[in-house]
Amino acid sequence: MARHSILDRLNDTLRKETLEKARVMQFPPGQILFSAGQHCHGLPLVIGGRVKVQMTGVSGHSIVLYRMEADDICTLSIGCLMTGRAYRAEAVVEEGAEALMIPRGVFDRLMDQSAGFRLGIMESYGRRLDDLMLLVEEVAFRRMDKRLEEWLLSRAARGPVVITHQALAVELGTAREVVSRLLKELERRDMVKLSRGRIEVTGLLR
Amino acid sequence: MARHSILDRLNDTLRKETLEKARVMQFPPGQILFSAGQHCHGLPLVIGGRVKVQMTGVSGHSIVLYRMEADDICTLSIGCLMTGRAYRAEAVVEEGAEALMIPRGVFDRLMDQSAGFRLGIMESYGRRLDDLMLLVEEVAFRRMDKRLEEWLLSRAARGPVVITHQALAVELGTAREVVSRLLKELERRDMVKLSRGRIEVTGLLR
DNA sequence: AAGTCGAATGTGACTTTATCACTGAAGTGG
DNA sequence: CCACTTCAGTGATAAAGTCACATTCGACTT
Repeated sequence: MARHSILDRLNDTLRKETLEKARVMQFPPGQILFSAGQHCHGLPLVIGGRVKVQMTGVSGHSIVLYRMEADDICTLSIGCLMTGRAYRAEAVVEEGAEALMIPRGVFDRLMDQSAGFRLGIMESYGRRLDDLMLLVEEVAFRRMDKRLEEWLLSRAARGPVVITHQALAVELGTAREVVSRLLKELERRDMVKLSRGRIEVTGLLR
Repeated sequence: MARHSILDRLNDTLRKETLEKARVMQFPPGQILFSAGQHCHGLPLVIGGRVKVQMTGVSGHSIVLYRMEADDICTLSIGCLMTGRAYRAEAVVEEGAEALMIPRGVFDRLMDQSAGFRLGIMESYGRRLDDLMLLVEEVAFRRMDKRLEEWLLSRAARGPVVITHQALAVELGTAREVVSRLLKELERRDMVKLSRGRIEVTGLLR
């Protein structure tokens, strides 16, 4: 069990009850937690690993909306659980994840009886809202070349970035060709070295 | 006081206490409820009217994120209140609005003691998340001409749409020139009639 | 070691959208 | 009626998206 979990905010009784009624599940990388059109079967509280949430437009293009990490509750699932609507997005495990699947009854009870849990949930919601607002601004107003450079820099700290142009296009919500061309241009300017499925950042400065 | 308010979900004691400690405020059209950089001074629960929430990028361009109507709580304010961060967006009254300004203490108490209130809050959050996800998809993948036509159709039911090209550009998150050109093209195709600050939809079909 | 095949990448041609720098037209208040 | 501000129109150019196809890489087979 992870440290600093939102579950630590529960008192012993509630925590015990929760751990009894909720299942801890392991998800290998690549596993789909849920996909668009599906209905919600329980509330995932991410304990470890990383899960990306992405959505696909009618055009068939996808974009990564945000990521969930330790201590994040899946706010999308809350919405779907409450209203009975289907998911609009898809959640894919990136780094082998561990999550606690909380049944609705237990969630309601925790919301009712633990101020700490409530606060955790509200914080999670706040982060999501913030992430999405920032994303709207990015997509609507910022230039793709700058966004690409920024994305690369944010991942380049520990060695070469292992990702295909297609996947990178989904990260940025653009087309693969656009990414390929921008990367080629960066390579011409000696800012990156490209090889199949791999980008080495050599000369990008923040 | 509006019917079907989230306040109806409170029991008499809580409602009475809330109405004592929270102020009902009136806001005329055009009034700024809060703007980017400001800090939160209480939680607006919209009772009537309409408030649009928009954000401005570093480029200086703005985009409308979503609208709040009766029974919506300002989820952005919850986030700012909880974390102490400043607002990232701006809220502008469109139709003269009435809102209940709830102090933090009262909000916490309502969340603690009323399951109905909690549900209302979660629903509000769910709507916001949904709105923003849809918006991301729109902005990232849909064509501007289609989005413009759709926007016009959604407003054209009751007579001509009174809006400037600039304001319409903010609705769609694009530049004024783009809106002007697309509208001119629609006019050439006899789908709209244009005059200063006014667009009459004549031949657009869904 | 050579051949095969699918995934990944490269690229030209063209369209759509964004940006910049203006011009002109329409209302508004003196 | 005139000055002024706000709103709208437009050409030139750059950035980004789309479509269609060519090429290359690497893993796996034989």
